[in-house]
Amino acid sequence: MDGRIANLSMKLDVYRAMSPEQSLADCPIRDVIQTISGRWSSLLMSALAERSYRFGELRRLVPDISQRMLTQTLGELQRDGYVHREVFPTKPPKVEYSLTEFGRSMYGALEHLLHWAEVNHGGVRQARRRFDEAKNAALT
Amino acid sequence: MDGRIANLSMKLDVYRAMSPEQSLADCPIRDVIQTISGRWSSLLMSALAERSYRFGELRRLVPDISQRMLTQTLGELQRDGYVHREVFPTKPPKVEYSLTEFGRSMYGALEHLLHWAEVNHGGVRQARRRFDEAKNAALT
DNA sequence: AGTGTTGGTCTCAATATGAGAGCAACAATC
DNA sequence: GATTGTTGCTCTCATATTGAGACCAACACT
Repeated sequence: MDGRIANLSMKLDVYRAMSPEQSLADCPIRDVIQTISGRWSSLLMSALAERSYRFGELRRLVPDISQRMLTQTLGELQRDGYVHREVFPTKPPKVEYSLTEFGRSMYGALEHLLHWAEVNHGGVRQARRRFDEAKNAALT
Repeated sequence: MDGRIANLSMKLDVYRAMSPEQSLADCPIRDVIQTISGRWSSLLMSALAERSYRFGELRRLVPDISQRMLTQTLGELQRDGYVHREVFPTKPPKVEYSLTEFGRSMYGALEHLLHWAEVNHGGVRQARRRFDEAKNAALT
């Protein structure tokens, strides 16, 4: 990976969008990023990018998510327009979740970050080890 | 923006990396993403991508972050190798934070998502409005 | 009748975050 | 020389947010 930033015209301007010289507190990007950066959001987006899933399937696919957070996160992703929820009134009920076109568009951008994480998790682990060792050494 | 996914060979495989057919609970990508997707991480990365900042400068730049979370988030970003922290032993002390090359590399991937958010925050707001209206209508 | 499956919600404990005070060591001001 | 201000933190305590698990209705299967 190279360390260059693709488009230098962005940078912090990205976060300042629409409110030049103003505080970053009410920045619209933060509002959008907040949902995406939820603890389970990228994982569920990643799953749904592969194919549609039922509620219970997602639950089994992500073993350590609580049912409560699965419901809630899917609800947020649906509200922001990334996920489509379709109820089939069978008994027992069947609810299918899938990505919308908008969601696929967003995933196209998120994917870069996930891919970077996949390639570089070794580097992160190494950095953590170094940091923790330096900290312990300082305590001597 | 088009809705296509750039590289179909990834998808969920990204999250399954290193543990095929296994649960997603101990996926290394989740470990890496967790820090990046912290509430303040992308905002601080975005600021530091522009230039180096001192602690107090970041505090003023992001008015609604608590000092506690600023310290903590910068510490996590440093531990994962994205941020360099340099202390100048002046009185009063001066601490400068900057991106490492590794951090710039990560920001190169994160940037796509931030840019998407900038371009599409209108769409998200619209989706939310529609969702909330449909919900209210259902309560009639 | 009993057991299991479905997608939820509700309650309550654990955890994470925010608001604000306190702190040591000086510099500048009055 | 006493006050005031600055720095980058850390500590405490109130408030969100999240997790663990019970409970639910409506059926199918044994």
